[in-house]
Formats: sequence, structure tokens, C-alpha cells
Amino acid sequence: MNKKNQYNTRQHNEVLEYLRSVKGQHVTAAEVYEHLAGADTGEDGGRKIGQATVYRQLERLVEEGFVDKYIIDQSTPACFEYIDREECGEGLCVHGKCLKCGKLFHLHCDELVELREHLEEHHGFIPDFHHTVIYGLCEECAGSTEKE
Amino acid sequence: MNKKNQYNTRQHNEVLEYLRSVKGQHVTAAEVYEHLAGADTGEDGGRKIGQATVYRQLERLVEEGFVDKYIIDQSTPACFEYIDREECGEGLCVHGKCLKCGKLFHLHCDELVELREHLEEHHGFIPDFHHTVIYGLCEECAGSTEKE
DNA sequence: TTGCGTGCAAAGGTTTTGCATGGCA
DNA sequence: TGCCATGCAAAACCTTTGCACGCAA
Repeated sequence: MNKKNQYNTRQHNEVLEYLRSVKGQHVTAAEVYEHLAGADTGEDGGRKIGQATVYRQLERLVEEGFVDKYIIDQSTPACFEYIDREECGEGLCVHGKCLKCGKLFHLHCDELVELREHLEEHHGFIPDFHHTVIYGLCEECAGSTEKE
Repeated sequence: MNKKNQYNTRQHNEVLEYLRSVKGQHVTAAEVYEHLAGADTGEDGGRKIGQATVYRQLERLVEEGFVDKYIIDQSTPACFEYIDREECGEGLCVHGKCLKCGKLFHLHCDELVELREHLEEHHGFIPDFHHTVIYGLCEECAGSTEKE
């Protein structure tokens, strides 16, 4: 039915490989583009990639479930991250974003399982923590009371 | 120290009043602008407001804590909503966003208090649910297994 | 050979910024 | 009167789209 995403192209693999190589980090489309368009991968000899292709491949990888996309702020580019299925179990991993210093990090938390079950049973809502960013204050910023 | 936001201007009040009048709804900056720039408030006789002022006032209201801002998707305008402190207690209210139908709604949930305490004690992270959007599937969309 | 994927460039839409003027205190 | 807020327009920004060509199957 869907005729998209049937071809296994060099660009597709390169984007996925790059995201996999920086597993655990959040990268923007621009960073992927800069890295791949200017990189000498040795084997490929620094062949390039188009900016639009980066966006299209990122969207494809999200659809295929290899990559997660995070919207942090609409005046900030979206973040992408390879999904490590071994490290992050079923919904145990969320992203936390500090409202003060802007840091983005992982929260591995078993309590989320309970919250998910509660939301499903009592609110009829099935949360998808892979796509969720919880905002708040990180440890360092919570310590200092003064605003910058 | 901060010399901004000291004046009580007509535009400031109008933006706040409009958001208050649509309490519980999520409106975009464009909607605020369209409403206020074209509206006849009777008393004010349909005076206008600039687009940039809408953005500046919304930012100010967020800083002052009257309004929350929600980033849903970066190809979609940001949503603003008046904070009803009486209705939403201390962190008991989050926003849920359906990944399928796109609906945005409130989740009043006492379990969040436990999650917040857990995150604070065990992860050193103080969540701010006013700024958080939990993604997932709403009741209706969870029922149908087919993807659109 | 078929038709999807790519690349370039331009468009699209939201938000931000510069600067002169207006209005609050 | 001093200084912040406003308004207009243009800029800035990320992302998407159109179209011809290349390449996977």
C-alpha cells in the first residue's frame, strides 16, 4: 500500500549508521547533515548527501522505529536519537529536559511502568514515553535558587 | 535588574484577558493575534494590536507564570493556555497529546505526585508538569488498531 | 526497465529582530 | 520627562516541496 521506503540506499544506511555511532546522544538534522556531507568515511571516500535527504531519511527512520524524534522548542531544531532497544526496556526510558540550563538527558525509571498502567486503566490513555519529554529542573540547577 | 515587563499596557491586559476567557483551551499566537487585531471589545472599540506584540506579551505572560506554552510539533505553531491555579493543583495536571489524532487534552492524575516525589528523591530531577506533554494514544485511537 | 530515492533550489510558515514612534509612570 | 512597550516590516530560522536525474531491484 505504502510505496515509500522500499529501497536500501547508501544515504539511508549512512544516516542510520551515524545515529547508531552516537548512540545515547541527541543530534539535530543539521548536525547529521554537516557530519555526513563533509565526512570522509574512508570506504565511501567522503561522498555527500543532500540536506533534504537527511530530513527525509530521518523521517523514514522514525517511521521504521529505529530513531526517536524530540521536539524541544520550536525555535530550536528537532533532536533525533537512535533507539537502543536493549538499553531501554518497554517504556522505562523518558527524556528529561532542564528548563534552566537546557540540558537533555535520560531518565530510567521503573515508576513509569506504574504510571503507564494507571493512565491506561483510569484515564484511557496509553502513554508513549519514547516520544515524551518531561520538563523540570536538573540536580545542579535545582540547587541554585537564583535565576540566570 | 531586569527592566522588562514593568509597564501595565492595554495590550498586556488584552492578551491575558483573552487567554483567560478561553480558559481550558489551547490557542496559538496567530489565533490570539487574529482575535485581538480584529475584535471589537466594545469598551476599547476594536483597537488593534501588532503581531510582534502578541509574541512578546505571550512570552512575558509565560515568564510571569500566568500562561503555559506547549510545543507540540515544530511545524505547528506553539500553543498557549491560561493557567487555572484553582483547577489544577500542584503538579496534578499534565497535558496528553494523541500521536494519532493529534488531540490535546488535560490529564488530572494523582499518580503524578508520586512520580514527582520519586523523580526528586531518586533521580534528582524536579519535574514541572505544567510544561510537560505526555505523548501516547487516546482512548478512541487506542481502540482502532489500524493506522491511518 | 520501472519507479522510488536523491539533490538542488526555492518555497513555506512561524517566530524573532531593528528602528522609529507612542504611552506608562 | 525618561524609558519601556509598541508596530511595522524585514530578517532569520528550520523544514518541506517541486522537479529532473540517478540508482536500487
